[in-house]
Amino acid sequence: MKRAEKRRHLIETAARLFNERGYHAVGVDQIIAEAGVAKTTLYRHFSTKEALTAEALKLQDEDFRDGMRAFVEARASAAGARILATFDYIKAWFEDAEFHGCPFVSATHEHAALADSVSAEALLHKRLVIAYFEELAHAAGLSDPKAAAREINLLHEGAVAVAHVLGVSEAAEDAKSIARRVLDLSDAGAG
Amino acid sequence: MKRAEKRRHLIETAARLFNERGYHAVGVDQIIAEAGVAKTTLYRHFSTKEALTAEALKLQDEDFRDGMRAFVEARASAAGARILATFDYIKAWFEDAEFHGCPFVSATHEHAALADSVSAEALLHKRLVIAYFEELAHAAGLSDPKAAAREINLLHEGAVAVAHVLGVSEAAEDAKSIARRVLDLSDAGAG
DNA sequence: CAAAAAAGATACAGATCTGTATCTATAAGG
DNA sequence: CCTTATAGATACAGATCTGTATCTTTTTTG
Repeated sequence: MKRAEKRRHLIETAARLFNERGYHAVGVDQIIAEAGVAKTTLYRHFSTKEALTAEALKLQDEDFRDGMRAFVEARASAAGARILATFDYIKAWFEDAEFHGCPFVSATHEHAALADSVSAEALLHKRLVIAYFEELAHAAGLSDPKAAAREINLLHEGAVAVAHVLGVSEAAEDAKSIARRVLDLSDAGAG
Repeated sequence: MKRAEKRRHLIETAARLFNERGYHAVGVDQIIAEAGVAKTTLYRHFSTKEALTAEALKLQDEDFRDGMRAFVEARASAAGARILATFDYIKAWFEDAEFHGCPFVSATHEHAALADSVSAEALLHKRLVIAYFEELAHAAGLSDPKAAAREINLLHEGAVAVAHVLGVSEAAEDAKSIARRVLDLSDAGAG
């Protein structure tokens, strides 16, 4: 395994453990044990645990947004339908065994006391996701794309929290149903 | 301070610290220092930190639901209007300096690995809140109170997450706006 | 006032935490 | 092949974690 691969493997392992058990509950000893590397290696790649945590969020941000964009574009061509397809994307996420709620919401809670890179990464992620929704809303010809993007995001956040705490992936369908009724997608070819 | 007061003071102190910094990030030494009691006292009242955590959630569950019910009943008499008033309640919560996201969602994340009393308390809270929404939806004469309760809850959860991560209390107004449009409250006197 | 319960103070055990230091082994690249 | 960078193994420092033990002081209650 080359250096870059080892680095990425560490980030992915850390992200998985953080999601499963929480940021403070997982120690670097557990991360290196799961990843199968020496502690020296982890600290050569990342100066602190916080730096590794921020990288883990950054990777998940990219994976989530790229994954959603690809999923949505493959499933629907009309802009209005693409908005609704984002709810199918999170439903698939909820049904994945790796789903343990939103890593960015959790990170915000566990790192609230610090003005650190972790909370910053979480905030950036949310803004980028909302920007994507605004892009979709604009393409769908909605009259107020900014407001629509905020509403879509709010529905997503609600579905994630419900799916996480109550363990019901149907929350995505509830959110989609609300989106369909509340957003005027009629002149955008959605259904 | 009598025994019962000391116990409650410990629970309230623990709850505040957990919300501010996270469950695993706060140690019992910090709790007793803030509460101004000896460690012996804490462990005479609670067998473990987990037991104290569960009690902290239980207290917050009662405070939240009692507070919401009182707020809503004072603000609106029509059942439909009461549904909308729940969003004013969480908006006031968001604007409180003590707001740090939903303690129950955070607890679910930080205690996911355990089949413990903490996650159980979080799950119970969510079910009780949804039961209250169903009660309101039924009183408002909505055709499907169960579905309406799920939708109200989803909007609440979304608003909480948005307000927490993005720091915008206006999320409550967005959620209320969606609720107004998506729920048919016309024949219930809501506005 | 006297007996009993609770709280305070303090030290401690044993585990775990992040991060560093040291030294050996391996792999990559010119 | 040989130099150099990277990784592994291991021990450690110093702090912190939960929970217990011991003993004194205060408060409550009969």
